[in-house]
Amino acid sequence: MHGPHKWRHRFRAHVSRWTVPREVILDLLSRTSKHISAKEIYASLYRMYPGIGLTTVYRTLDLLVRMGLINKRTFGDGPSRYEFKSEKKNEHHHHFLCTKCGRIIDYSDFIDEELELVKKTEETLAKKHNFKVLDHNIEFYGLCEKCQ
Amino acid sequence: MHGPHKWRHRFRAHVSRWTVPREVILDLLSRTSKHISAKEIYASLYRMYPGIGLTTVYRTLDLLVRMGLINKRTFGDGPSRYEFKSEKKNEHHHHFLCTKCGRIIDYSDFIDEELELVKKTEETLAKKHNFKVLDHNIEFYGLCEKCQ
DNA sequence: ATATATGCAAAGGATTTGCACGGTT
DNA sequence: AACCGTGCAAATCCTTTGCATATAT
Repeated sequence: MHGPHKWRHRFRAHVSRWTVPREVILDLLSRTSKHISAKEIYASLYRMYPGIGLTTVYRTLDLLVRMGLINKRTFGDGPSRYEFKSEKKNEHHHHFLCTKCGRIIDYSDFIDEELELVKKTEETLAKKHNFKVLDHNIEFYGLCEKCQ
Repeated sequence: MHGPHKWRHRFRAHVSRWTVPREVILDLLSRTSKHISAKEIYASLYRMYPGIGLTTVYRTLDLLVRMGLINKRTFGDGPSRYEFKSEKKNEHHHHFLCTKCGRIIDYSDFIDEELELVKKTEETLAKKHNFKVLDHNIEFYGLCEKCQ
């Protein structure tokens, strides 16, 4: 019972309860543009909600992934990072990672061409190996401005 | 002192010593087509070389990556996986991962188109953000034949 | 009321580090 | 001989699990 919220009904449909930690975590994610780790979420929330444990953060993230509200990603080593799924279709983007400082930059150039490539590949994989492609990921590695 | 080996000189050039664990691990990798984890390497070698510790496997893999002989990859969760870099240029490939059973399938269709896309993106990133692109990775997720 | 969610502590898995010893150059 | 590499154990980091308690429905 924490007021109406635009995601509340989705929890209901998912046979999951609408709790403070879930509301707060989802809210933070929806307002965060970058990829964020479980520990970062925990730390961000700590001042306002010191009662929310890291375990709950992990469990909530898991749930949100299963509900399809967020994406889970792993960049090289380091912890898994989570990102809110944008409702806007054209916010699709890919990543560039600096292998030296770890910086992650989103870019969305050539999305059209990428999608075309993706489509072709999907078709081929489907025919050749009988796979069902559901998602894809394209990333570039190299050195950012500062690290060259 | 373990006989001549085609990689021995590269170790010398790298100011690194040519030891039994290094030779054996590199040999195994060069004969393995799939992505293999540190623990799997350790286990494979255990019967023949029970003296080689897991720590050495990790340190050797690290060295081989720095030498540019192998690639390190992380697929979703799970341990890092390593793959010998093929000398043949046209063995470049990408991956399809089954999100249910974890199976990884290599494919090399549309490599030409992918390379073109990569090239374009590299140029744009270089101009726009002053990045130096060194590598890339494209992967698809979905369900394999058995898991659909 | 009842099933689900939470927090804490402990366990787990992957990888790294400290250190004395052993092997390569 | 000098220095680098190795193995073992212990330490770390991220994530999951067990369990008693709190909370949403």
